[in-house]
Amino acid sequence: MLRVNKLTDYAVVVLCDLLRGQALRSAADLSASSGVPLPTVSKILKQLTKAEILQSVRGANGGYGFARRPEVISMTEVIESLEGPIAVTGCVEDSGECCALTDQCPMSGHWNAVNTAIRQSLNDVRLIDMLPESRFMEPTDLVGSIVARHTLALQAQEGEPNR
Amino acid sequence: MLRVNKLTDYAVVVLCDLLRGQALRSAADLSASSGVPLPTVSKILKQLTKAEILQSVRGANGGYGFARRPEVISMTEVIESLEGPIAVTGCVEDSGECCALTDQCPMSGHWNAVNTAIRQSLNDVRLIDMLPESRFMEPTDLVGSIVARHTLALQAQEGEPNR
DNA sequence: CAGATACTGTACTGTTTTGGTCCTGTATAT
DNA sequence: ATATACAGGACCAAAACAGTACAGTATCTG
Repeated sequence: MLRVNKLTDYAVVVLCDLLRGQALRSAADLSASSGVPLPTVSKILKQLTKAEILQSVRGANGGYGFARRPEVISMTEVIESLEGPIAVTGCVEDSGECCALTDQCPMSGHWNAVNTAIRQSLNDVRLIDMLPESRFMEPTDLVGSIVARHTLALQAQEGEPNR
Repeated sequence: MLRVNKLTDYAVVVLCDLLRGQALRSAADLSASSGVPLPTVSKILKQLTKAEILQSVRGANGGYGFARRPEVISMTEVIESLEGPIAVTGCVEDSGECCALTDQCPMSGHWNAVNTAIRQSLNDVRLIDMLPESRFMEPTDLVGSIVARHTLALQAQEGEPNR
């Protein structure tokens, strides 16, 4: 199914919430406004901070804010920060520990074609594209076209409801 | 990590094996030549048949073969046949139920941009691209030996839960 | 027709992964 | 000094997955 896990899904919810205010927000605050339980939000925020997508301020009146301008944050980064490197199988070229015979295992290189293709396409989707009514409207209508194509694709795959 | 499950990985190994001869091969035969246990191979082949990537012939001297010319089979099809539709989250537009945060989760539909981007890129990767050589029918046993090595690699990573 | 071969469908089980929670520790503002 | 808020790690129940098993059906061979 190639799905991301729930934490990543929640992360987008929380990040979008943070995107609206862009002030320093505490985990408790974000939990309240997003509906995601505090311990879970907390876990997500910690990981996003570690990935340098967010930055944190400790102590009273502390909280989380973006470490960079949100416009430059890609979904690749968000996903990878919560799920590790995008690697469709364990057998990838630069995974030192998985496959001792890496250089003798040509199959791995070919899954990498898939990995790269996915990474590439995810680089074109930015965090702000996930915002429902994007105030950060792009100059190019890339998002619009992607969504349009999506609709066609979904119609084509009808018949097997995903979970 | 956005990974496919092991069955899909095995499926590619088995399909590549089948690509070599393109004759009718029994599940037992494919199991022997790929090293993947028979019940597992069997399970995979059944699913690929259901997805009309392969076709089956019952009875003595029966087996599996491609239902279409392998050149036109995309990785999207292979992956979706084993893992269901490519849907990064359960929260897609035509999914009957949404997440628990329905009222507070207004961007569920926007994951579809990601889904579509991934689908699109996977459509450009064909099954035959997973073969070490782009010419997919050599009389040599090249593929067989490669698959054998791949299998060894898979066994070698046992107990080491790579990502 | 009988027997052997080989796919079909489903159900079961042990293991792994994930989701979610909790606790202890550290940093900072007032 | 105290309250606030993040950091890091440990833990457990629930879900998903990998792998197996078995009864059933179709088809070939002799």
